[in-house]
Parts: sequence; C-alpha cells; structure tokens
Amino acid sequence: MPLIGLKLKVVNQRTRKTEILEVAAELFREKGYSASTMRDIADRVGIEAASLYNHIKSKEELLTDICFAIGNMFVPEMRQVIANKESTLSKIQYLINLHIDITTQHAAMVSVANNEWRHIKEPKLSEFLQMRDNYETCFKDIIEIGIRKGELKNIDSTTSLYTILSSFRWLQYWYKPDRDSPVDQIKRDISELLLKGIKK
Amino acid sequence: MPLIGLKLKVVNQRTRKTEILEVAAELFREKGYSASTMRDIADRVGIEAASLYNHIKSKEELLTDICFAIGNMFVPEMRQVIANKESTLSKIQYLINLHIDITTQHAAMVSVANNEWRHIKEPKLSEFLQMRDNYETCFKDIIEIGIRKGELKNIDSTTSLYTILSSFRWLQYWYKPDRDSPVDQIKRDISELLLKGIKK
DNA sequence: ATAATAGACTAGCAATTATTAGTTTTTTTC
DNA sequence: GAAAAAAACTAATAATTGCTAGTCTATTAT
Repeated sequence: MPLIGLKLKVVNQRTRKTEILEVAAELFREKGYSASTMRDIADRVGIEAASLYNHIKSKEELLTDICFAIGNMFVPEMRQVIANKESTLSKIQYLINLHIDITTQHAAMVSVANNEWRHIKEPKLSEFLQMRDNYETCFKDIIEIGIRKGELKNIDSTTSLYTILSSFRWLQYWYKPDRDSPVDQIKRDISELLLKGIKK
Repeated sequence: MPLIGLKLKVVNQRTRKTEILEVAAELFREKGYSASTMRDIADRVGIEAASLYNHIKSKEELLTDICFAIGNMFVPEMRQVIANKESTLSKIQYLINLHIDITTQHAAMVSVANNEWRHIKEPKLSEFLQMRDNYETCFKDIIEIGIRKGELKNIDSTTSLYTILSSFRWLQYWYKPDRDSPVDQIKRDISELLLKGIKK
C-alpha cells in the first residue's frame, strides 16, 4: 500500500468535507442552525441529503466543527500575546487586529461561532464555553494590568472587555471586501475609536 | 352596550397577550425563533399549545410584534434627536443612553429584534428592514455632520456607526442588574470609551 | 335567568425533519 | 482490467412541527 495513494485519498476527503463545512457555515449564518435543513445544505453542494452522511456524522458535527475551528484560531494567539513582554497597548492593538483579520477572512464561520453555539450539545457545549470563557478572562486580565500600570483609564474592566469584543460584531454581517474600506483602513479606524474615541 | 364593559375586555386581552409575548421573547432569546416551539411557549405560560391561538394569530405574529415593538421605541426618539439643535456630541450621548436604557429594560425583546428578525416573512420583513435602515442612516448623518463641524475625528462614518451600534450588543446577553454595575455607571463607562477611548 | 363571550381543553392532521438501510455508480489502486 | 474503496443514489422511518376543528366551562352582559 503506497503512501502516496493513501495521502491523496485523505486529501480528497478533506476537501470534500471542507466544502460541506463551508456551505453549512454560510447557510447557518443566513438562516440560523435550526432553520437550515440537511436538504438545504445538500442542494447547495449539489448532492442528495442522504449523501452528506458519507462525509459527516451528523448535523451537529457540522456546527461543532465550525465553532471549534474558530475557537482554535484565537486560543494559540492569546497564549502568545500573554507570553510576550510588550506594553498593554500593543497587546490590545494586536488582539484588535487579530479579531478583524479572522472575522474578515472567515466571516460565515465567525458568525456561526458567535450566534449559533447554543445549539451545540453537551459535553461539547461546556468545552466550547470554557474555551471562550478562558479567552475572555485572559483579555480581561490584560486590561486590568493595563489599568494598574497606568496605561489605561480606570473604566470597569468587564464593561471595557465586552464593549470592545462586541464592537467587532458588525464586520461579520456588514463587511464586504469590495464595497467597504480595505482591511488595513478598517483596522486603523476601529483602533483609533476604541483606544482614543471619536471625540476630536 | 356599555363602553366600560368593552374596555375591560380589551384590557384583559392585552395583558394575556402581553404575557405570551414576554414568554416568547425570552424563549426566542434562549433558543432562537426556529428552535422554539409553540409547545415550549405554552408550557411556560401554563396552557396547551392550541390555546395560544385564542390570543394570537400565528407563531410569526409573535416574532413580528416583538421586533416592531422594539423598533417603535427607537424611531420617535431619533426623530426628536434630529429635530433638536444641540451639539453632535450631546446628540450621540443621548443616543448611547437611549440604547443602554432600552436594552437593559427590554433585554429579551432587544435580543430577538437584533438576532431573529431574519425569520420575519415578507412583506413585514421589508418594512422592518426599512425602519432599521432609516434609523441607521439618520445616525450616520449625525456622525458626518459632526465630522464636518469639527466635533468628531475624521473616522470613516460607516465604521464609526456600526462599531458604536455593535458595542452595545453584549448588554443584551451579559448585563444582569443585580450582578453588574448600576445602569448609570455603565452609561458613563461606555460613553467614556466610545467618545474618548480606553487609552489614558 | 338567559345569552354571549373568552379562553381553556382534546384530538389529530399534513408537512417537514434528521437519519438509516440498502443499492448503484464512479473513482482509485495496482 | 479487476478489485476495492469512495461517494453518490432511492426509499423509508419515526419524531416533531405549526396549526385547525370541535367541545366544554366559567365568567360577563343584559
């Protein structure tokens, strides 16, 4: 059994499943998880609903895979940010850019991870929420250290954290690369607003 | 036919329907519109599913009523803000407070209006989106006038608008009156952040 | 008291759902 | 080109959905 052949097979499975995953993410974003049927997904892929089960285990697996794929993009980055010995402001600047990059590059999946995670079943749900909670706690710690070091204003850290995290949400719905400003401009504008405000 | 009697009847219908509406809003927030069944709603009200139809026309009517109830809280306020001859900053300050007030007072309904409106059917859907679009355009105009008058920084108005509007979203999920800071403190913190930034 | 109304109930229907079983076709491997 | 594996198909199932029909009961109006 040649390794080349095996490799090719694996790669092919991957791309097919990836296609289904992308279609599902787009549909879940448009109609929500519950309102999206396996027939909807199959139609868009161009096969019968039953054929999907040659590639995936269940509808819920699609949702879980999408949510964890996004989660796993943030987790290692946060680990690195915490390890670095930079200023609080450059850490926050980095995280703002990270959120904008991931959201603009994977808008549909980010939307699903943000809005449809409730439909994940246990025990995966707890795992997902713990991952999210851990990320938020790390972010909050960075803010609190920044306040103590005098780099940030003494605004309630919970309010700061969630206001900042929420403020990116519009990107997943509204940002269209062709219509809106280029990503770099968006990054500068949002950073300016969050760090220094809109007031002149 | 005495008017008093008629009045009493109407009032009774109102409170019963209001109860169903509130239960529905809470459920739609928790599980989403599609995943919430009429049996779920009925269970929580304490009656049978079929009995709901003595008070409402359809499941979709619940959703539509919720979304328009919230929309109608914002529309007249925006009309007033535009009519007033105050500074841009105090207009924006007023709108920030308005969003925080409505969101903290009607968290479930705001959440539904923000996240479940896609399931409204035409022609009501277009009506709702036009109302929202009109509100956003008015808000954007205020920002653009502020920039021209030199009150605001020259940040892209679309980016400013949606970043500000998104930044309140966490309140509908996270804000618990007993746990978090009082509303007045939240208003001060969020205003400080959006107007002048977190940087010291 | 009688009539009317509001609002609950039971029963059930037609449509839709995710998923399975079993089969056939297509692609890949050697 | 034969064998094996991948991936499509058809058909069907059990469960769930929003909603209707028809009935019963308690309250209200006159």
